Amino acid sequence: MKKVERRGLSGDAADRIRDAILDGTFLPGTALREVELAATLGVSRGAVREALASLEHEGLVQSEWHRGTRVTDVTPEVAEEVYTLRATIERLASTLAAQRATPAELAELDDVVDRMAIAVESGAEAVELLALDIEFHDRVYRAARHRRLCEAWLALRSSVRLCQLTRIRLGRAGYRGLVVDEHRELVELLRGTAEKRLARVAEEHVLGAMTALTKDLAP
Amino acid sequence: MKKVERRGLSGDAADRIRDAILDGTFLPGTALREVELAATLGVSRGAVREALASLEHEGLVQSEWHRGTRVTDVTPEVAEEVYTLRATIERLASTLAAQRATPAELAELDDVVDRMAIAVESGAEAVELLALDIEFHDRVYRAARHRRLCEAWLALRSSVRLCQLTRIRLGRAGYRGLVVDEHRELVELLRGTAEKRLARVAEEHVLGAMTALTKDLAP
DNA sequence: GCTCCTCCTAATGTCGACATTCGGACAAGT
DNA sequence: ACTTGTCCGAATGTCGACATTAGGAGGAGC
Repeated sequence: MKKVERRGLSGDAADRIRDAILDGTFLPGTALREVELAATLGVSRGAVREALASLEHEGLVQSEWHRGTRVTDVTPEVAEEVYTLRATIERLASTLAAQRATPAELAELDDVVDRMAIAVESGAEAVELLALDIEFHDRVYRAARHRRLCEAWLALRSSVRLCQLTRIRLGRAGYRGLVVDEHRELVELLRGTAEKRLARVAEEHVLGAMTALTKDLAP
Repeated sequence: MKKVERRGLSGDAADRIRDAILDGTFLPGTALREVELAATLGVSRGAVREALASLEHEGLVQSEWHRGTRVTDVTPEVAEEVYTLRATIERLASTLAAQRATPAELAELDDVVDRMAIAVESGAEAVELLALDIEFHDRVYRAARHRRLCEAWLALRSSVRLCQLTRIRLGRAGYRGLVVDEHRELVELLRGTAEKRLARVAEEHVLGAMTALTKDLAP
């Protein structure tokens, strides 16, 4: 069984605010006032403060001394930073996962890819595909058994999601065709022993997404 | 001129506590009670809370729900995690720095290495060498011009320092001889255009330090 | 002797009030 | 016209009091 996670109000608050940002309820540049959020969420300012600190750590918002916190804007620079950093850590994650993943974990990865395939065929929303994409990589990181690496991923994950959502909103959702095959290949490589190839593919898998997005973001 | 940094009490508090941990004032496993620290530092519990959250983010302490926060123990596992992750991001940092560093920044790196050489010759304390080592890498990351990468380094830096300090305390300070040459080589590679070699050397520079430490930590 | 239950204590989690800081508006001086 | 100084509103930074929780000591039941 999985451990029950005990969190405080600030954790819940962070989730709500994060969702609102990813929803598009809070557009980039929006000022997130502590008192306002505290009133809306029905918690104290302290909890909101902690939540905002978490989100800043995730790169979703930025705060300045005595000037409040605003939702981060997705510029080409941000996208490049997020994806280059992600590509780098994904390289380590996949290498470790290949060494340490149990057969059960690999099977679960297969399962996620299958669900992706079904989603693509049945013409599901892009957002659903995105969730599966994230889940896939979550599992890879978990299989790597590297606490700090997982934390690094958690710190990046929301930004990755925001970048991908931005891309979807821009209409260029053209990754439907590739997504299944790319992930399928990753699982196969994780299963095998071709370490070098895996590291390269894992890195390129991420960098490919980056170039697609930065191209879209550039005017 | 450099921007004046405006921070609150929690920033100062975090610095004090961090120093105390790196000093050895708070040994691994020590419980850090909020009220106690608040009284000692002369600030409110809120500020201490924020400070501890920062330190947790840096990996120096760990906290559990309603059970307080304790200083992280430096186990071989922790050392391995810290150094593998560091090696990975250092790879990206050095590649970027090679592309983006200005001549002035490269000259400053030379300067740091020179100071290292002087410190080694004059038989300075290991702790001083360590500070220069950290400063060197700080500058490399800054030269990479990648905000998120810098943040990832800041999150790791204290842990790196803690690991190195642990090593010094164990008596195996044998890196005096290598430290200058290794960094000298890194600067030369940053200056040149041999990207692949640079990435490899930068990674090995870190992984070498890791194997040395994990060997020491293992009983 | 073992388990389970109940209390108790010491710590963290949460809250709203007060202090500080920022940026802009407005007026005075050069 | 431009700069400089002052004030003001609104937000964050800081604080100590109160609520909640975890874990242990102690006793009752079996």
